[in-house]
Amino acid sequence: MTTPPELHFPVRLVVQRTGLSADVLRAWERRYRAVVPHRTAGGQRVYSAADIARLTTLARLVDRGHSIGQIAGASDEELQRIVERDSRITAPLPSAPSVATDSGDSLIAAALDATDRMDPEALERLLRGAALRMGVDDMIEQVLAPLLFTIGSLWHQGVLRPAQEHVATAVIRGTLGWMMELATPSANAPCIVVGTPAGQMHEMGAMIAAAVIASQGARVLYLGADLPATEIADAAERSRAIGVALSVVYPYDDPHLHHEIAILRGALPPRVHIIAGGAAASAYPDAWRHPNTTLTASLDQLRDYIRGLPSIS
Amino acid sequence: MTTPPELHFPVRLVVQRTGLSADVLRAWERRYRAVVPHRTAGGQRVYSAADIARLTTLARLVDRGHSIGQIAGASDEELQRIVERDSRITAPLPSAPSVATDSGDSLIAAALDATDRMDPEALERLLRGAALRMGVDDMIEQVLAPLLFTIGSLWHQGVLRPAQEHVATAVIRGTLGWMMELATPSANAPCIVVGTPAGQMHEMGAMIAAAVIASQGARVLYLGADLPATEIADAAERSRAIGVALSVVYPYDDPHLHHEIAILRGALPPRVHIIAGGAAASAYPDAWRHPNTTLTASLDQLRDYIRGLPSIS
DNA sequence: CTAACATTGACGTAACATTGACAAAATGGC
DNA sequence: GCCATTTTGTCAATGTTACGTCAATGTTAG
Repeated sequence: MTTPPELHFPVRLVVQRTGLSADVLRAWERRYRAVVPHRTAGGQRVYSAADIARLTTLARLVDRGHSIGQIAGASDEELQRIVERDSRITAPLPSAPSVATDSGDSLIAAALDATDRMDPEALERLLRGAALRMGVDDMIEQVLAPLLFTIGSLWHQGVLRPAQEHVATAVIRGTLGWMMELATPSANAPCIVVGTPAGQMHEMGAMIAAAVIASQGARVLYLGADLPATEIADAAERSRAIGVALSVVYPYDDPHLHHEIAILRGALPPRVHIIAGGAAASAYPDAWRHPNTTLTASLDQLRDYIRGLPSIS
Repeated sequence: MTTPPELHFPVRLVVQRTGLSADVLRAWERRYRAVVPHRTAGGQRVYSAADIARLTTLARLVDRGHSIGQIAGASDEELQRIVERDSRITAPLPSAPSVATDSGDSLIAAALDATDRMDPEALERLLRGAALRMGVDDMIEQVLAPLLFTIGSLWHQGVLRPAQEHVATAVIRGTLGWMMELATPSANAPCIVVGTPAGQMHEMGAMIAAAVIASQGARVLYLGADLPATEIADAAERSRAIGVALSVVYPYDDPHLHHEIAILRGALPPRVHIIAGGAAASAYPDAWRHPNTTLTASLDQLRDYIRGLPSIS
């Protein structure tokens, strides 16, 4: 690419971005020369963009079970080959083993505080930092989902003002989009359509599902909320999707939903999976009684289901 | 690029525009020659608009974790590249930039094609590339706004399927958020609240306004759609905003809107500006007949108005 | 004359580097 | 399955660097 030295990144940025601790960074350099950053006149490390890319790849591979000693010496091309070789269904993002102590509650409290102060920047920093530190999956499960729930109930109780709820929602929506970008869709990854069926106006559940699915390495075609079955089916066909994920949050008693799902099931090829989830999904047990149609009761189940899909045929 | 050509800015203006202290300004100049302003006959510093732009960029990067010593020497283009590359996570996959279309109509055509093919990645690449190449302002005006309009009318005509419109909307929304991040200023830039009043459900106009305003260097508190006047006022107070920008797109005849605006005007301090815009805003001429309340008929006008605001007082 | 600005030199602190060591986990031979 | 060995993340102690801030003193602008 470019030979002119575009070296710019201090350690703290590399830490923030790779999810690796500064100690690990130095250890990998000292013991395996995984990367050899330049130094300032004073001796401080200055990483290049290529260094960060390499470290990110290494971190992901280590996360997936490779040992750093084995892969640290590999060339960039070799690394790329390794990544592609064992990414039939890809594994999650770089993530340090999330420390149980700092997880969850304190972060949620801080997020609620930022929401209360109407400080979108702080909230965004918090959420993105958490995602990088504990991994997208854990972050969604332990922070984002409970946070959304809490915001929702505080809003119903009138403790949170509508404007605060709006700001928080906008930030969370942006963060979810960012997390979907984070996931690198491998070249020929399977595609999954995500959205909510007609009548379902709540979008957040679908966005969360999209992020979870993307973090598993699948390509996601995100449709948003409130689409008729024929539209969803058409989108799935055009994108040659192998699955359709539907979020059903509210209401619990839409008489049309069964019909919508039946139409969708009929319009889709039998091989295309339908995966339902969301708070209200279990209120429609009959809707999911079709071949190749599944109700997932938790994000964990959703993730497992996605992992179990045959990659490509 | 429409910057006032050769204006001279004294230190105190630079301080409040960049959020950097005078000490830092001088230190950066002395130690790294980050900028080298002209001097008056007596030796006092006189900064150019370009100097301020450069300092703002540097401040933003430092705010994000870069070391001033490493980036202070970079050329303007190099800085821009860092900002750009910095915004997306450094992913290992290079992915060729491919389509190098010229500005304007061909871009819109390509975007519509991507929408038709339901290829969100391509659409996103197109839009972001355009923003980087032609600048956020021009891109919004020449590509995004007409594109949204076209998509809207194609959708009404039934040429575009709802699913396609949804996908395009999701991508455009994400791109607008990304552009706002690109521009996010640091520190104590003036804050402007953006949203739509109660009854106005269309969010896109507000997002466009938010991006335009952010690209002028203001901080934006984005509230989203459909908020009562009291909420907007409260948000403005908490964030100590100097202005409130409202998008009014549809409907053209909401009897409550006048009242809402009157309430908002009454609840806000007189010094806080109200700036209205959007396709339907001119349908409510009386609503904007208040002191310090303005109707802008185009994005250009909006931009000019924002530029004319007193930074901080 | 006063407030704002310039210059020089210095200081304090948070972030970073280095070395050495330790313990948990993985590995491997039996 | 058990024990020896290697691997690897983390930490503590100690020294260094980067950089924002400040004080003292002189100068300019209005």
